[in-house]
Amino acid sequence: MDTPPTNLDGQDAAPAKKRRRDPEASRAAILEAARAAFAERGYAKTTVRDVARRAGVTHGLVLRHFTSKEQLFLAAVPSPRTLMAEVAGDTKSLPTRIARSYVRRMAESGGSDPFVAMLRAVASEEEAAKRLFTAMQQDSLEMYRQVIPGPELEERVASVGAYLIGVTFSRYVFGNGPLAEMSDEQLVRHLVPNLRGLLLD
Amino acid sequence: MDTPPTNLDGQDAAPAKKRRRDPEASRAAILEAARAAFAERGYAKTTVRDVARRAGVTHGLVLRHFTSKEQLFLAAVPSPRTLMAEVAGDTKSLPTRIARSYVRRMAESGGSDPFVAMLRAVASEEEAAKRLFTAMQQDSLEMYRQVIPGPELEERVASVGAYLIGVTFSRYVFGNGPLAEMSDEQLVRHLVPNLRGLLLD
DNA sequence: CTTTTAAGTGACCGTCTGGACATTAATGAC
DNA sequence: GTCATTAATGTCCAGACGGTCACTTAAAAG
Repeated sequence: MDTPPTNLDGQDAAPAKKRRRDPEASRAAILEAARAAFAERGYAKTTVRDVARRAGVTHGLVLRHFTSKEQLFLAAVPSPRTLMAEVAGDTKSLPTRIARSYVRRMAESGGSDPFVAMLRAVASEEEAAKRLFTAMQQDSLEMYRQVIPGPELEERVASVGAYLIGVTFSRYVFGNGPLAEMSDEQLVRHLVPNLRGLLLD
Repeated sequence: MDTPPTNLDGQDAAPAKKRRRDPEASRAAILEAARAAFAERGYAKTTVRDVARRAGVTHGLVLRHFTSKEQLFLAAVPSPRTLMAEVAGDTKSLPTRIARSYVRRMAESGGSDPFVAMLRAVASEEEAAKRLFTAMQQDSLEMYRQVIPGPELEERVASVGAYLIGVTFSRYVFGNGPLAEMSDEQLVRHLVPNLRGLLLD
């Protein structure tokens, strides 16, 4: 009895489509699949086999083209096209242009933006983290409710929360940039007017 | 020839110290080890065996006490003591109190804060992400340099970057809260004054 | 002392991972 | 046509993971 090929990988790859030879198309398909996979599930949780399945090839081919998972990631994530492509113009309308550019970029990429992909890793399937985060937001909202005047309280608190998330990221997680280099006292002096602006108009 | 026990796990656990029986001490040691490990490497990259090794016990004991890795995480990460314990007071000095409270909390926890632990997961050992992030910051700084007046340009750009990171997190990653519920147009209207405040004083 | 209880251990399991590599087959050169 | 090249496949592997469990052993109860 001869052993028939059993395909231990379980990757039947893709469709009925007759696959003709086309290395560049394969490469492109793999890259696109990798972008989507990394954006959805983050680096750690994305497997080479996931990418291969999405691209309709075997995981062997993925590694053949990109040597390793990390090199695949580096190739897939587009070089950070500057967040603001169109800052040129007068200073007065600069904030508006930044906001528009940011929103448009996020809308266009539909979640596969490398920026989002990077951040997404933390959230993927980690329900505990999600609960933690929402609880924090809720808590601080309650606390502020009787202290802060004016309308749009929720939105302002959310903005403060977002700002502090970003500061934490820069200073305590990534640990570089101006925010990371300040002393605690400097940081406080820097935060105060910004928090005032976000919270009290 | 009898097969000697080979210890396939490779966990020699801890030290020469004579370990007396003390379940509560073990529990506490495991929890502390878990806190440190999760804060340093994030959830996904922390293994039960890592925690056990740090605590000087076997991974079997860790799971005996906490049943599963997820339950260990939930037990180790302290409940989110509200980010601002001391918001009570007059509105005028509120931003100062928030800033001080935030900075103190971060300084005290020394990186093992659950907030940081949560965010850290994304960065742990993912050099690619780190490079991406710094490149983005650098890029936008260059772009702003000739457009924006005034001193402390680096710090202001960093603040804008931080703010947008946080907004992205809330809106596109976690997807809840006011920032996630706005339409794109609403978001732009909300961002503009905030960006103006952060960038142009 | 003996018996009982529970803390702690370590071998084991099924599964999955990134990676290696021999094999197969489609293509272009001659 | 034949041959060399190489894209693509699928099998294999060593290691690590979370989790289980039979067992050992220290301590408390009688």
